[in-house]
Amino acid sequence: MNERVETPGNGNVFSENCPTRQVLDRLADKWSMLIMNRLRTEPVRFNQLRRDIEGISQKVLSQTLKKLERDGLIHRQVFASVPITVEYSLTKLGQTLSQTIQALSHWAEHNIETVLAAQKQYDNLAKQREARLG
Amino acid sequence: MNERVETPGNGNVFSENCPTRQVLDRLADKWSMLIMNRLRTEPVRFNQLRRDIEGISQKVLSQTLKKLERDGLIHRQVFASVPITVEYSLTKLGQTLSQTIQALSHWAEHNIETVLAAQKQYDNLAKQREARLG
DNA sequence: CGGGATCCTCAGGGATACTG
DNA sequence: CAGTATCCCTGAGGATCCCG
Repeated sequence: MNERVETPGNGNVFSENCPTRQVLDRLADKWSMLIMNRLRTEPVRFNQLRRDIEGISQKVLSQTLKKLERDGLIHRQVFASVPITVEYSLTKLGQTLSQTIQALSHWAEHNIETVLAAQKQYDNLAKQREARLG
Repeated sequence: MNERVETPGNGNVFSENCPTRQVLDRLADKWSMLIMNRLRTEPVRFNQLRRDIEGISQKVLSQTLKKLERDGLIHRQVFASVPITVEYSLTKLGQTLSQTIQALSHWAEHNIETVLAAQKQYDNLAKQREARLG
């Protein structure tokens, strides 16, 4: 465990190589969290994922899965059936992460309306200001 | 374009307009969560943020802050000092979100070593396989 | 100090075709 | 079914200059 140096009362600084940055750099893309979230309850096969994660392309799905597997977050199991079958599931490590991702998902469900309302209000105010300036 | 009809029922499907997707689309970039996290403990000024969030450009910081403000997650307060001072802080809504982001940050700190180890192992296995075929 | 406006790049990611 | 291989393009984001 390497203790991070945090300036006492002053909030932490986000140096390029702090753990949060490293993890966020891998998770903060369009799809990783969605995939993790989809795998949370059960193993899922490739094309099932492709169908469930609406809008993802086959290439990006493949890439992202490989990345997540490399990070030790998901497990890839091949069944020598005909035709071949591949199941993706969360590892123990991935399960712990999926907890916090699920929290984010819950936050989203509970607060999306508030966010959308805030956007509308912001846009209205912006429009008014615009009109005033001509 | 391709209007997918969502199959009702089994499991949760991630349609393009589900709340999780909408929120993730706004948060899942390189900087939003880091900024939210930096603002968690105290209001911070523009250039202070720029210095603390290592590597972010002025333009992107500005863009991201505006986006977060539009979403009702952060508040922008201007002080008519000379020269001008601007403080960014979390709104109530932003505070609730920052909780779960902090959870992600904690996960990162606790598990980054495991992730890095998994990567090494994955790369080694890949290299071995490559050698066997080469 | 806190940005806005421009220009430019480079990689994320879409579309399509092919394979074991 | 579960991917790989290419081609291509858009847009996130960096660099730079400017301004109240």
